[in-house]
Amino acid sequence: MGLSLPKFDSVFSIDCVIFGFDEGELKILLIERNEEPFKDWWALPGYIVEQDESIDHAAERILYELTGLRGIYMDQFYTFGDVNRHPQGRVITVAYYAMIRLSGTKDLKPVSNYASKAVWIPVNDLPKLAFDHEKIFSKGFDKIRHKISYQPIAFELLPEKFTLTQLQHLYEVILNKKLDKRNFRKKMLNYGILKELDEKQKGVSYRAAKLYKFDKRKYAKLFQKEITFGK
Amino acid sequence: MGLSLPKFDSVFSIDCVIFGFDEGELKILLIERNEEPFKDWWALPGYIVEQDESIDHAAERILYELTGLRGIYMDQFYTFGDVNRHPQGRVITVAYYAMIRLSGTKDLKPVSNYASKAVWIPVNDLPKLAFDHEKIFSKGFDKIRHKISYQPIAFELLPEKFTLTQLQHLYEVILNKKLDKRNFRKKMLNYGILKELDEKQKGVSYRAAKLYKFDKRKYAKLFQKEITFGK
DNA sequence: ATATAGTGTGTATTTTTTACACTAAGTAAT
DNA sequence: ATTACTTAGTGTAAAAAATACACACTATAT
Repeated sequence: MGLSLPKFDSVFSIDCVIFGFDEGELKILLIERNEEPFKDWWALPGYIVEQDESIDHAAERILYELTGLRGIYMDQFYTFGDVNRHPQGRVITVAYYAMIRLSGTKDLKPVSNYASKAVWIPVNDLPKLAFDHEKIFSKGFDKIRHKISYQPIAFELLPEKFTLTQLQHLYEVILNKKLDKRNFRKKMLNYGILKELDEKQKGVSYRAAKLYKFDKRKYAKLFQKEITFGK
Repeated sequence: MGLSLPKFDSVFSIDCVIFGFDEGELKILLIERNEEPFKDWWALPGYIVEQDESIDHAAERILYELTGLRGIYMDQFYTFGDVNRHPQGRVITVAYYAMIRLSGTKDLKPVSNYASKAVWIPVNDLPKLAFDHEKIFSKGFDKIRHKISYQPIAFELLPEKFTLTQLQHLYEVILNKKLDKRNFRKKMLNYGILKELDEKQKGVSYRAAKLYKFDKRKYAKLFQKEITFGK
């Protein structure tokens, strides 16, 4: 594979691990590659950084070009720099992650033709991926798992209005662990970053649950406390 | 500055933030640059990654060449990729950090001549640094401050045998906060990762304190618990 | 009316965190 | 040897946080 491809020297690239939560499942965004090497393989959305753009900007642009998703704010989490990660030359890739709510965003359409399609795939059901993308995904997953345990970032994945049960399920999926309902609720409500709404869930064939909203202002305060080591 | 210097396209580099603890002060390792741009400025040890070496390997090699320190294990913490961070061209740098004990290692001697010298400088007394190295240092400092609050990594900075008071001082310096002696001791000893020795401190002009050693095996166990979110 | 499926709630126990001050031990000077 | 000095070393009570645990309620569907 790739033997007849042109060689190049050193390239920076970006790869994105974009998490979404849908139908009780944690998913990530994958593209089907439309270019050698690994043509027709599944891969993380990723491409080469231009000469004159910052890597943060490149991340946003590349995600847009490959998936049609615009203005997604991502955080960098690790840089992969093994010598032979790309068959055509030296590619060091900076990996970014984001957690987004994928309610209205069913319309994934690659804008460039490096990708033939972009889809959401459950993390528990991933296909084989191009390059070292499995390693990248796995480190990204570790990252959010770690992060969620000291910052309540899970809201970014939920719709604007959500039930406590949905929130709990999300934690359970990310932490891969059952949580106790009463303790979970007590803890979450105690943080004081949830606003109870007057609305209820609709369209369920059982007792409808209360809806909650995430209170950004209070969250910002809590967030500052992140690092704690008492007196 | 740098106007008459050659231009290049894209380069990967490594920069290292190496922490040490000495005489009650937290220090980092700086070099004096012996090359344009920023010749004669203070800078973090850093240089260009070779075509055929992994970035982890590059980090180790570069640190050795610039400071004479060998086989220091470092962790990557962030990649800086703004367009204009280097006057001569596009340089994306992967920043690494390490915490080391600097007892016997007073003999810093650059091996390459990119650096004219390498010295330990207290973090509270840093000079102006080349490039965006102040930003890099500051992010590295944030990193260890965060890390120390969930992993007892402070031992790496102390001599093999240390007193509890020394350990506490180190925490205080990193967290920039006074800690309560009794509570600190209780907590540390409860972790069960310290081994009390039969020795005492020597050469002090007051009551000598007991010496402790760090128990690597027990530490490894504790470390696994890192992520916690109860039932 | 009844079955079903998920919602919503309280308390007792244990563990962890916090606040707080004095005596003990060794050294140095006289 | 006495004294002054400096740091080591220790315990307890109170508050806060984490854990374990089970049943009645409510909306819908039939």
